[in-house]
Amino acid sequence: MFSQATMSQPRDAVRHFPAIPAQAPSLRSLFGGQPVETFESGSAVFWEGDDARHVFEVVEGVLRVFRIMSDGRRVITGFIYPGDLLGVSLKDHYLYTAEAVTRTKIRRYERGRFQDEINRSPELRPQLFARLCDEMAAAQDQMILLARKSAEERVASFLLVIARRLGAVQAQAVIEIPMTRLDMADYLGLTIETVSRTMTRLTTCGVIAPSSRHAIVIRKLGKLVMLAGEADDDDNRATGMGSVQQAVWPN
Amino acid sequence: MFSQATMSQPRDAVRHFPAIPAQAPSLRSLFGGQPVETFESGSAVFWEGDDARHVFEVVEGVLRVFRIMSDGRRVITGFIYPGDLLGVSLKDHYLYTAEAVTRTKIRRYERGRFQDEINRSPELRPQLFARLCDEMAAAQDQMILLARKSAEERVASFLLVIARRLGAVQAQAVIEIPMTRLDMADYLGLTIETVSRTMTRLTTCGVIAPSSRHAIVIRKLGKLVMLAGEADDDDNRATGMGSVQQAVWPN
DNA sequence: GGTCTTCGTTACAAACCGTCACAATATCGC
DNA sequence: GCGATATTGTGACGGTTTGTAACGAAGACC
Repeated sequence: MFSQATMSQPRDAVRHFPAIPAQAPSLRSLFGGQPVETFESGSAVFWEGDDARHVFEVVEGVLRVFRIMSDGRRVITGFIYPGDLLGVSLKDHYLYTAEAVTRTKIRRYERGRFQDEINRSPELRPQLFARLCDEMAAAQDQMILLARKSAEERVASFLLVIARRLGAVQAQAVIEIPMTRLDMADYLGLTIETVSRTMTRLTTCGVIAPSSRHAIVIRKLGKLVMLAGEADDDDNRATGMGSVQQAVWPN
Repeated sequence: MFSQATMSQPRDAVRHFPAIPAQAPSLRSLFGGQPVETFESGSAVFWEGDDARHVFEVVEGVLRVFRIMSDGRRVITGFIYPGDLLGVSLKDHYLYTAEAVTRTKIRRYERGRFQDEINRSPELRPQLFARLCDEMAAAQDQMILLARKSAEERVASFLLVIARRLGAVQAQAVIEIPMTRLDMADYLGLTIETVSRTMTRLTTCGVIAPSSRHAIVIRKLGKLVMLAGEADDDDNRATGMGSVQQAVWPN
């Protein structure tokens, strides 16, 4: 819960307050003093059902957050990128598993202390709320994707979100896709074959071009935005970032 | 955002602190002083894109919260029941439309004042966090439903969630379904015909029995839980309620 | 360098759900 | 009460996605 800022715009709260000196409290500085831990690709930071003892900040690498249905079906609810928080939950057990997609470096903070800090600090609270807000917005976007978008729209949307996440929304930029096709499928509610076929079709149409196994180039950004559906909305967000209020929950 | 406690368990935060006297601050008492407004069935409380000026508490009735894709496809992201909050967002514009399914009574609170109250009150903050947490959990359940569940599993899950929402999870209870088949379809990522056919099939199997157009009786609860998939999880939650920490974000 | 394993691609048949059509029923207004 | 309208139910058909399988490519390991 409140784990991933599930691939919204890069919205590091700090950048909204450029005038504030560096020593102002921020979520980033909160974790700054903690030691960095490394997780190898494929290893879990925690499992669904574990006691929720810590909150994490991702320093480097990418994680997948997922749940497994009783019959084995896996649903990835989000991917976590550097700067995102993980495990910010009010539940006493994690509701999902978090697993490293690539080699990942994180800092952890004991949950009780984290809550104390948030409670004490009028600067940190709005930052945390903004994170949760972005995460909720991302969850809604995902619901729209899963409820009504076609396979092609889903893949196109995914590539766009990834590109924005990397700050590389202009055409011809190389987009790293660290996750496997199976990860993408379980995130997009498709099968691995459908993902593969759709990527191939996008390549055939000249919209994207494979760069390596885990990277592509966006050749026709406009067309990709069109194929993603939700054209207006995505188009706006392609340029700038979201519209998080800055003076909200002030102080 | 943070609008709906999208049909989780009935989790009025007050009930977790039975020892605390009635005058303790609570989200409910916060809205208590506000006048009640009535919205007729089909009318909108606010529209996607409106300036987000108010936060609402639903007193009576049911609302649907939805977004419309550029080509007209509608996705309902949640239904709002009495006791739920609506419009608790950090964005300066509402990201979705909220519309009355039935005649609905609400209280509204000016956004800035609401934020001030939350910020000032160490009692209210954990309550609001708990709501957001439940909403996020509901969003994840919905992602699982949309990503991997079959039509039958979706309808069965929906009926169960509705039943829990009404506190009527035992068999033979009459479950009111105020929304139309189209609402259900747009919430479950299906078409109206599929919803209709699936309801008919559940009736034929003796799992449910129609009571009226907008109400059913659950005849075989166990079988309905099985058909909903996610058997373990749902089974647990069928009995009790969630596991929101009580002493979290204390004070 | 060679072998093994994992991952990705492609083809074909099958299933599920959506689309279209129309009938039946409920709801609302007069 | 009665008709008009909206909502719901049911069928036949078709399309998109899935499932199964085989093949090819990339990386791991010795």
